[in-house]
Amino acid sequence: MLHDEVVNALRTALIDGRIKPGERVPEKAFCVALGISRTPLREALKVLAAEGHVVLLPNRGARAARLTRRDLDELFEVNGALEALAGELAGRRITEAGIAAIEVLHRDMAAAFERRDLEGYYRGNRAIHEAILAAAGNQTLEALYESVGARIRRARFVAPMPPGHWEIAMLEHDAMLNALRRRDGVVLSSILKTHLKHKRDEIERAGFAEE
Amino acid sequence: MLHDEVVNALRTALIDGRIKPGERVPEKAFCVALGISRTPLREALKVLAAEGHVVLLPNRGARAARLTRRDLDELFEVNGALEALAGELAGRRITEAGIAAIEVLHRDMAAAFERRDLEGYYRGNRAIHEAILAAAGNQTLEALYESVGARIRRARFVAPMPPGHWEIAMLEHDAMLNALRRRDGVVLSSILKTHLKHKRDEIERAGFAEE
DNA sequence: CCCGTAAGGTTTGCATGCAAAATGCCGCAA
DNA sequence: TTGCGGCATTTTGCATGCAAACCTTACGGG
Repeated sequence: MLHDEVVNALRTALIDGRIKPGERVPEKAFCVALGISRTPLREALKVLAAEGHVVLLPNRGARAARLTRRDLDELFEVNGALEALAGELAGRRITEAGIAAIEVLHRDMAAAFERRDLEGYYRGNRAIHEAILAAAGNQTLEALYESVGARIRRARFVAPMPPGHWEIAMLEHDAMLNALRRRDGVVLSSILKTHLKHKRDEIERAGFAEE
Repeated sequence: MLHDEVVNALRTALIDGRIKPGERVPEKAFCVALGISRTPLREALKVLAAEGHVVLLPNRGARAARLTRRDLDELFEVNGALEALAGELAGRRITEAGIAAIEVLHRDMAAAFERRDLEGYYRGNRAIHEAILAAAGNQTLEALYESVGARIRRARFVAPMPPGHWEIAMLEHDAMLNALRRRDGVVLSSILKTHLKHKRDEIERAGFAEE
């Protein structure tokens, strides 16, 4: 399946910044880079445009989408609503096995926290959030969350976490796990909202790479 | 802009049921029907696949996506979360002009209700919901809502509204308008949730065209 | 010197062509 | 009659070709 691979390759390149916001995506150059012809590349660009990762200017090709502060605000608002819904649903639907799996992820993340491994912490953090989304038992929601998350991840942040915030985030995660154990979707939902709000404040303080 | 028009033409055909769920979408036939070549059609199909309106089977072409009851449940859950967020945001952000505009739509819809014009009522209903979404001042949210709504609209329902339900829906709309006037996003949000839940129950009772 | 403009090259948008995969059809045998 | 295998046709996936739109650059007029 050549076509899917092209979409994934480009999307990954866009998300982790190998193609920078605002940068042009000339067809020919990427064709030779990927060793394909223009047809599948163009199809991939159309899909990525529908996903919001690139913008297509008629007769002027594709550019990696610029992420304004406003876009980021909007994405965080939507992300919050999706995560809140996921929390609520997960509270109702998560299985014992699901809770156990998240407990494992939680311990891994806590271990990363203990050894001040920020990279590992972020990975674990994301894994837990995705596990909660999966536990919500709604694939449409999961796909949308993934899509919104991917757009957010395109924003690169410049400042490190201020002291104390990491600890707070960990405490919030402890609270999440407790709520999950009690299957309390309402509380889980509100913790997730708070958690995201803090992340949002973080970015507000840090400023992000664009602008 | 040929490409966009093809996407829109196909999407419309899918949403209002001219292309039925599960039906194949052979490239050649649609090329001659639309008077274009296969390239732009294929690009359009990829986009529609990304939007969830068609599914692409490798080497076996495109089919109009089937909407299972489960898909519908999932879409309603997501729709509810998006609408609830919109209600909350609209309460904070709507302008006087925005409220006035919705009051006009509301009166139109009420008039359709009075003359038992179900078609007109549905149109007005949808216009109000979209106006609330617009008033939320979040274009990302608006686009997602539109996308989810489009997928829901592909489900065709078979039974008419039971007596009394229409009246209840109207009362809920009155309550929405009141909440908006008071800029009470929390209440608006919860009314929207209830309203959608009733719509959902409706469909549960009616059964939908698939299956 | 600066601005407008026109020619050249480049890039995009769509059409077409070709090979591989899939579908359907027919005959054959159990 | 029913099930199976092989061939022809259709359909899909990608590459390529061609015309139109765009960008660059260089030239001439003001």
